[in-house]
Amino acid sequence: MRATQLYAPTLRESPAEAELVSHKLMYRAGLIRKAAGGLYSYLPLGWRTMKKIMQIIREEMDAKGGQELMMPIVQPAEMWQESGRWAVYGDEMMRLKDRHGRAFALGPTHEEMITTLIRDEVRSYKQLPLMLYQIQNKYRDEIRPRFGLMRSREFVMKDLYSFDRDVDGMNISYDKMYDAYSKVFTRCGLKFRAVEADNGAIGGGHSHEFTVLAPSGESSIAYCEACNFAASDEKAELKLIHADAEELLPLKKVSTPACHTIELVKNFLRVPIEKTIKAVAFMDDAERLILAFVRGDHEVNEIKVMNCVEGANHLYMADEKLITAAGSVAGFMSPIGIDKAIIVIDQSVMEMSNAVAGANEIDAHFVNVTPKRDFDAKKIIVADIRMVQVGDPCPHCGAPLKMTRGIEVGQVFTLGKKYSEALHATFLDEDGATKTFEMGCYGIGVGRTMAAAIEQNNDADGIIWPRAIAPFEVVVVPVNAKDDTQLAFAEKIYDELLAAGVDVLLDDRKERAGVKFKDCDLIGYPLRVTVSPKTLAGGNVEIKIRRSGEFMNFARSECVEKILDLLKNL
RNA sequence: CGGGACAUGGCGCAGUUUGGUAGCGCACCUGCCUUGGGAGCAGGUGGUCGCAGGUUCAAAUCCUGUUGUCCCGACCA
Repeated sequence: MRATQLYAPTLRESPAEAELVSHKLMYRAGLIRKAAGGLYSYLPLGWRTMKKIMQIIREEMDAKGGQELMMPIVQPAEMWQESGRWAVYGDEMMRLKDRHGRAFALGPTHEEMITTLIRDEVRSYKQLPLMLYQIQNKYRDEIRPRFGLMRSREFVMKDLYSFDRDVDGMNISYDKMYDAYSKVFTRCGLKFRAVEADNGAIGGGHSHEFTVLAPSGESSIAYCEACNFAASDEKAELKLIHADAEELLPLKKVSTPACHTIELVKNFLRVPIEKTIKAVAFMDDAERLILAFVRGDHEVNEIKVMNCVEGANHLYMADEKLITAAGSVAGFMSPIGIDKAIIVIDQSVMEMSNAVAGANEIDAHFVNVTPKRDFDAKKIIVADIRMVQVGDPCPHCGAPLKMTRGIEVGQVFTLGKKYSEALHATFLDEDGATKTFEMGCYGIGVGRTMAAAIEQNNDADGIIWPRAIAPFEVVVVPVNAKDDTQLAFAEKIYDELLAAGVDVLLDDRKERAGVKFKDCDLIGYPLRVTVSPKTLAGGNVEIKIRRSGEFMNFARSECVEKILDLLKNL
């Protein structure tokens, strides 16, 4: 490819709306352009990288027995109604009607589609296991699209679905995918961690998120350096630490005027924050009030709360009215003496004694609260419902946990029979019995992977592509393309590199050297080959390694070989 | 949807307070010149100032409405 024919509009400045380095650089380097909020065009350079990532994914999926297919983006409402998700998915699903008024959705994911496809075609255990995947646009009408490709409304995703006879088979498929994902992200040159994750709305059994480590990431993960435990902050389980017994004092109501936050209460009553119990009020779709109680210095984990309340699919912050109706007061909520609510107590709260909690009336708190004595244990749910914090003991080995931020680029799930049951997808097993498929699903955000790669590989001058996903591996730059000797020399090297199988760009633009160098650094080609009067005179070429900034000179005769060598380590 | 900000040429911005009919840098086009780190000179193209309505002799500027965008919270690849 020649730069004079390449559509790669680079910018000196980034649009004011771009916040993240990766977003700015993708814009400036001419990889993407925005069409509307959360909707982007991939320009040739960006698409080259996307295609390279997709190719790596294909190779790794195929290596595990995956088969690529392609399903429709436009999906009929019926299959979503059948699985029950037409109602559950909510506003995030882009819906449309055809000319006859029939309802459709733009696929946010394809469990329904693939399951209905399979149930009609796969009848025998002999056809199993099956792993089918596609790489395709997905549509999610995000509440807040942001950070460029990190969270967009239309995005390219690889989604693979596995179908197995039984749970053992499903777990084998899961392990294969886990391994394939590790290989994909390693090949893309990313530093990542596979972390235990919550299954979220998709439901099912166990799950891992593949998280690229980056301070700008939206997800937070907890990990242990002593063992190999790592989990998303939503998922991370907490070990229960038993407290030492103390002498129990009698429960007493005290006046706490205007102390509606934990901070005010603790200062007013002069108690350490660990001796307070705070409440967070949620409601679900059925408008049931759910009160979650944790220690004052802890944070409530909404997902954990949701998971332990039967029938709750979504949680919202509770209406003040709902709290009043249940006989309590926001700011002074208490598990003592309230029955019109679902009470969820963090396990660590049950270990407390002589603590401070609300009194369900304005300007009053209880002191000397001892949950085991004062709470009616039959009416409450006790569970691990708090957010992990730095220093909490590792659930596996007990060592203090550390936390870091990351970008979730892929996730693997076991679904079990969730969809196959709902959609009646069955097969005949060896023993002649009708059985329901055990499924798994596995997604990779391709654009997000590209963005994450930039987030992890950049400097003040621009992107530093890992070789495997660089839009071009090498750029050949004649310093002055108007000089025929230089251009001819550069073209020769370009041809030889092409012949050697290198993905190479010839920057034959008649721009000044500075302009071309700036563009090279901005776009981030791993290697630059410079041809100039200086190098011509010496009969050699100059190589610049983008990542290290190192310059080196090689004799013309050996330069192709040297470039091939250098590329191996980039 | 709640809170905050913004909307002026492809990009970045000034002008709005105090109405007088749009400007700067970059990019783009032409010519000269220059060619190892976003050069210089000269000339040029492009915007009815998000949209709609109102006030006024006159609106980018004031008023009302509306749409879009970005940032902070609930979603997820």
